[in-house]
Amino acid sequence: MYQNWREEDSKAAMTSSGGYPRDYFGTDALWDTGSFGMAPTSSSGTPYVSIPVQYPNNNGLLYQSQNAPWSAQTNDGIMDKDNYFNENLENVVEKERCNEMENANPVVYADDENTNLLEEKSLFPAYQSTSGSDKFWYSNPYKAWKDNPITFKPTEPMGNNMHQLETLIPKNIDTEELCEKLTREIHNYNICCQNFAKKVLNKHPRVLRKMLKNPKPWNELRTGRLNYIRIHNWLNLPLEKRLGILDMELMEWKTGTSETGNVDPLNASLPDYVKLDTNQLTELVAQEMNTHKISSRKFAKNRQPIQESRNANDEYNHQPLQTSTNIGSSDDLVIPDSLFDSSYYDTNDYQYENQLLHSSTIRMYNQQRNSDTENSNDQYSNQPHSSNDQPIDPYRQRSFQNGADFNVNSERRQSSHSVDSVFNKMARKRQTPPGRRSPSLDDVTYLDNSYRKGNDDESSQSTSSSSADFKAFEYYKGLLAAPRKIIDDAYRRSSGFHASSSSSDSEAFAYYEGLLAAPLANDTALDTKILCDSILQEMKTRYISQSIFATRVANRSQGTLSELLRKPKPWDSLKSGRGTYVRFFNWYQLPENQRMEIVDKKINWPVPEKKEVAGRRATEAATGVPAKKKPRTEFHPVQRSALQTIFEENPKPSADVMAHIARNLKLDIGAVENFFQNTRKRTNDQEKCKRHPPNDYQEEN
DNA sequence: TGGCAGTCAATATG
DNA sequence: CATATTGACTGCCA
Repeated sequence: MYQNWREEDSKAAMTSSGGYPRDYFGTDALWDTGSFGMAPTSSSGTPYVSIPVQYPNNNGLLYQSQNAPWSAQTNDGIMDKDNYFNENLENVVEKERCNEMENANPVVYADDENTNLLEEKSLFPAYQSTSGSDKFWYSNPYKAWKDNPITFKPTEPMGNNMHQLETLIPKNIDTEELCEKLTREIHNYNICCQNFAKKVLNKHPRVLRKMLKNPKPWNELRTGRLNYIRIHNWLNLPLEKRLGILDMELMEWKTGTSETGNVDPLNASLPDYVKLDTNQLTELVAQEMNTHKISSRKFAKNRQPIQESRNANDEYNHQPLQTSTNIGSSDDLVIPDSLFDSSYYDTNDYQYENQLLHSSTIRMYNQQRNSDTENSNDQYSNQPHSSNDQPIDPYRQRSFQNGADFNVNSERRQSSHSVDSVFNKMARKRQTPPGRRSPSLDDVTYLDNSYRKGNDDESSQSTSSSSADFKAFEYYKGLLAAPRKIIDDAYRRSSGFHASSSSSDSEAFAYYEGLLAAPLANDTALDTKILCDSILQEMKTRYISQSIFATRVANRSQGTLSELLRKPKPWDSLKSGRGTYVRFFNWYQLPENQRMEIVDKKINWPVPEKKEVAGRRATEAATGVPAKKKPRTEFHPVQRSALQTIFEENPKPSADVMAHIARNLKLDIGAVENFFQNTRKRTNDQEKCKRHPPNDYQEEN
């Protein structure tokens, strides 16, 4: 019934503000291609789906905002674009643009002539549109890289990237051209075919070879399209993402004969213009060894020059990430900045940068996150934690209470936890029990499995970079556990952040609150579906109850959390509710120890300031009488089904009609109003949930 | 004033 | 006991 209503009325609803739903597909919805899945229906009416680019270190959860968000997908196929825009003048331009996109050549390759557009290089979103200033797509990342090399460590398990490679489905691929391009790529940059096949396609190299040799025409392909899609998407990724997927470093990538593929961070020598305060260092080390009961013998055995880790400016952003503390803004958090004589520090020195093998991607990520914390508030208007007396807007850089400047605190820690987080994430992934390889959206699990499988396979072959990786990981992991403490302690010392008072819990609380409430960079979008799935998974494996997660992390009630997690709305259909998902994300990407500490039942965190019903509280204050909530109406089954039936006929009855209904059903008018309001909303929400991108084509051979 | 987003939180369900 | 559902509310917006 409702379906019927929907079809009949949708047209009117689109254009009249009185119709319901006024915004049936969401104001920001774009029609989808009719060919989102594996089997495009026709070439008409299907604008090209843009390619999302994820920021580094995003765990597959972040997308660049783009012109045609996947969330615009409808499940059942083609949205009627003309109807959608129907005389709607505001949208004429948009329509124009989309038409243009439809006609766009889906594959646009790098173009040498346009390398001058490359300033922003891989930071630039790789969305594709034929109109507008679309720099990335007309740029040549290799050229850019040659001009301006950076060195990366692989920072992400490939699993994340696998997902990324499948997220966007081009409508059509010239497979021949694609293969040609890839062949060139492989040849020019000495990419190991085996590696590529494994990491990008998760296939045997033979499959890749076959493909490259005899590309099948796109329209003759069915399941085999996935391989081409992955290649296509990989080719269109920013350089560092590609490298991350291949687990390559730029140096390897460049020549295949470069000095060192992987540089051991412990063995990496300091640039000679960096000076260590050896006294302080020794002291810290001693302290650290003491704290962690590290025997001198053990320490000595691994004795190596310690890799410094100043968070250098990189070419993506010539702004230092941290400026306000002298604790060190390191990603790697090994040594506080205070140990360095900063006058020796030359931020523009490439040599120096090349020492920084750690997670340049992470730096970028943090820069993005930090760079716009001031003006990203509008994105999340309705935030918790703003009580009347002590306003704390988590989305604004503002000091927390209790003397310490938590701005600095949370900001710098935020950067410092990132590396840890990556490693911890790797750990988690590897520890995650195998199992349900559902073809659904449980990407994390799925990817995890494929990753692990990859390792197993490769370990029998001597070329394995992954197993080396794993060792490295274990190695780093141990390394990273300690340094955080150094930093934290150093921070406490230098900032007057003493845990001496009895309020250490609330300080820690404020600290975590700062982390959880940290805003996302502008234009960053979350894949709420994957996020929520991941979190659900995490909660399950860790036995985290919803209620504790709700209060500690989400700062919402259990019921709300349950619904948010299980029925996430697509990012771009969210309004003020984004903040909650940001909190989820912030929690999810914290290092394991912090993540778990937050939800530790044994710790008695201070009860967070309940944002809730501020208005009611205000009313209470004004009248002195506690505002009472109307007790829940228990609808009789008869009443409920009557309401349901009426709703299906007419989801939005006028006040008169509702009064009439109320009288007939012997119900409170308010209850009837609520019923319609709630049902409308929930019906709508359901529709929105369905717009999550289908992701069920990963099974194929 | 009416509608919707985001929630709370009582209560049903598992 | 944990999670899911859903009536009631507040804040915003037009």
